[in-house]
Amino acid sequence: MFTKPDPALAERIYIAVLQVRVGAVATYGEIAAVVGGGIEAREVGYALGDLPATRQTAVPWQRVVARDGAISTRGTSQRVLLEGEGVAFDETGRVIMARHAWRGPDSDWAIAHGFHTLSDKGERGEQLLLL
DNA sequence: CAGATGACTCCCA
DNA sequence: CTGGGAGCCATCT
Repeated sequence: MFTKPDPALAERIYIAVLQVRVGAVATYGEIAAVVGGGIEAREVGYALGDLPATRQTAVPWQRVVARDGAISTRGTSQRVLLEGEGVAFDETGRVIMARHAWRGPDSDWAIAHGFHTLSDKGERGEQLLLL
C-alpha cells in the first residue's frame, strides 16, 4: 500500500518523526519500519505531505529524506533547515548519511509506545555499527 | 468514468 | 553516475 494513510496512521508517522533528534536524518523507509503495520516509504511521504502548515514547526519533517540522502521535496527550504541544525551535504546536494544517519528511536520508548526500532528489522544495522 | 498524479525505492540499461 | 520503468492505489481533474 502506498496511498494517503488514514489520520490515525498519519499521527503515528508524525510521532515517529518526532523521535529523530536534531542533527540526524531518517529515511522515509526507516520511519515506515519504525511505525510498522506494513506501511511503505511512500505512505510516510504522503503523510508528511499532508502535514498541516500549523504543525510543520512542531514536526521535524525536514529530517526525513530519501534513501540516498537526496531531498526530493518541492521546496528548497528543507536543505536550509537541515543546515541550520548542523547537517552536512555533499557536492551533489545529498545529506552525508554516513555521518547523520538516524539510529532509530530510543528502545525503551519504542517498546512503551508500540513502535519498532531499526535493529528490530535488521535494517541498516550493520552500517550503523560502522559509526 | 478514464487518466494523471504523487515528501519512495529498487533494479536494470 | 544518470535515467527510466515497475510496484501499487486513493484522490483529484
